[in-house]
Amino acid sequence: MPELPEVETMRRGIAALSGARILEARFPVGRCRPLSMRPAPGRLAEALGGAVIGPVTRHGKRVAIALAGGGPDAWLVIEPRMTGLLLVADPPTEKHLRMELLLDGPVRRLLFWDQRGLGTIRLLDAAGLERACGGAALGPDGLVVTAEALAERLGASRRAVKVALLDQRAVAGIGNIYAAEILHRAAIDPRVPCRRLRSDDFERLARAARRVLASAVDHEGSSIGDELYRTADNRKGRFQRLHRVYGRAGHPCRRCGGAIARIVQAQRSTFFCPGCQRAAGARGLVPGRRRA
DNA sequence: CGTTCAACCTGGGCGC
DNA sequence: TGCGCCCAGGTTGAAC
Repeated sequence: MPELPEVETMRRGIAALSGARILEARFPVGRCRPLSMRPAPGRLAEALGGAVIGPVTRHGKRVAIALAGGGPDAWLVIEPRMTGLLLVADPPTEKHLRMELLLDGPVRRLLFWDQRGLGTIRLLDAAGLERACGGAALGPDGLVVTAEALAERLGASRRAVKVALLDQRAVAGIGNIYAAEILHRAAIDPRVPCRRLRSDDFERLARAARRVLASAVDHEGSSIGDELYRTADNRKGRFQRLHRVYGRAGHPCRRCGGAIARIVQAQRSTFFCPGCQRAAGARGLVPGRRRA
């Protein structure tokens, strides 16, 4: 579910909790897969109880909640993955509530709810935070990525540009929805190998990434159909209304009127407009063409 | 180096 | 009503 815009919206929705003390941390029994929580829930609850919430930051698709109060520096790092939500409002169901933090501030509790349970909760020290969210793990944030950074990190790659944009080490925060929307705005064929892109393609790509992601943040992310994503105070995002290609296979392109296509790349759906997104793609993608 | 597959999970929608 | 299958916003590791 959440990509950069949704995770940033969650971050903003809980940023005001800074300064609140955690009175108690609860991890409902039986809903904690061993791999998704580190350390184990018991130790997690022990470490969180009594801590004071500090600044809340975002690193790609991860939220880091700084913890103060006595002990050494620590961060609670939450990765929502497909269906995770950080909520101050009531959860959709009690069933998939994974973590409940009771607070002493005006907001009484912070929840992590996750239907599919793929999300992760980790308590990290400074070294762990660097390992999980530092420059070796994550590329530049999608909101501020530059053409130079993209060209440097992807320029030599043979991978299709859509697949490469999902690589968090290249650029952080882009997922399946926004990769499609960004490439449409940049008018680049998702199948083009990165190495075939020229500097003006990288310029359009970086500008499209910044603009699409910033606009999606302004609209509080995308809540598609009856999907689960909500803001921390349980409102739907509004960016889905502005999608140009994602989820629109067979529908007319809002720019050229041609039919939006759906293909599969790296086992995931890619939506694009074959009419608008071929300027760069035409080079080297002629059917039947072999290397000389 | 790059791709493919499976795995981790739940749940909605579809055809039969 | 039920069953089997496919799909879904993500990430990781193994195999080729």
